[in-house]
Amino acid sequence: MGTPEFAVAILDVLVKNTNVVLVVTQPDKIGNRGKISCCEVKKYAVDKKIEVFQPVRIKEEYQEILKYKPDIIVTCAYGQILPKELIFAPFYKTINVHGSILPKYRGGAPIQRAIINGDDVTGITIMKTDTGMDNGDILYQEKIDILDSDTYDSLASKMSILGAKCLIKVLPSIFDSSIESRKQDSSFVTFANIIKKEDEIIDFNLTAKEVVNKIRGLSSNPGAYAMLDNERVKIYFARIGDVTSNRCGEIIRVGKEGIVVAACDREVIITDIGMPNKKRMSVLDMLNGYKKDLVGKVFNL
RNA sequence: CGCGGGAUAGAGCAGUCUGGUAGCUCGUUGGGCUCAUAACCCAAAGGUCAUAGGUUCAAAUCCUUUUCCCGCAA
Repeated sequence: MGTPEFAVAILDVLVKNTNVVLVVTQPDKIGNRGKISCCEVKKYAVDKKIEVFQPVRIKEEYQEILKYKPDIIVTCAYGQILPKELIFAPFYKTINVHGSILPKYRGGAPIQRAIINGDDVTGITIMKTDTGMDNGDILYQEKIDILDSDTYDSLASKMSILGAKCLIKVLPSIFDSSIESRKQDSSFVTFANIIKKEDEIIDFNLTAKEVVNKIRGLSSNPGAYAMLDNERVKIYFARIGDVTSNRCGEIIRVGKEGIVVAACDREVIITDIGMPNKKRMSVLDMLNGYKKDLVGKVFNL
């Protein structure tokens, strides 16, 4: 059971190593700009001709899943809380693949929060699913470094592969019951709340490091943004400059290196941008067609 | 049929209102200058103006069709 791109590699490894009888995922989104969009996991499942079930409310429709008599349920970023009648029904119960070193970053956006908070390491946890939010016993963990060049996209894709590797390592010992689990240390629990609209705006009154981390953690979807001339400009990638500056939000200069904006301590150099109604492009490309002078303008909240 | 923006050279854009030779900035290629260069100078290549139809002597431009892309709202 899973939904986004992150879960596809996990599903892929299951399909290749086990007998996947049913894929459960979130319902298709309807009416999005007149189109029906379905999630990455469903696309994969349809491509592999595996049965797909998309309950609107899993709490009410879980019995449909039990008809398939699963030996084990594996979840990964599914997006709904599972009822205990479902979690504990399979012989090997239910396990979850989570994108952090639990008990740190329980919740829906662990990868984004790790980057935004400036962590230099995160990882994958394979755990028993329990009735609470990511609070089950830990079966296996593996760490991964967060590089300065990582964005949410690049880190999620690496972690997705790592998650699949971890899962394959753990499955045999679950099936022969040799695996040991340990409880999460409740004194170290933190939460990674899902990204809300107000989390996406960039505050240039913070330090350059904080600004850049937010940009990286949200790139490329949904993307961090700042307001310029009352319009929403998305910023997909930026790096910390060497020069000290405290003119929070002001555009200092513009050139081949990028758009240079001041934070509260240093400059931030923007290199990938999305202008209003435009798609993502490099600043170099954007400046080629942009006629107005940007220097001196200020990004505000 | 949720609201709005868009499709013009490899990239980013102007031109559309007011129909009349296809433009700009970059990139690419060739040449020049230089101890040298990502710098500067010169030149060249590269577009069926998204699709289909209509109006017109003449359509990137005006009218209608279809497709695709993007932002917002959900």
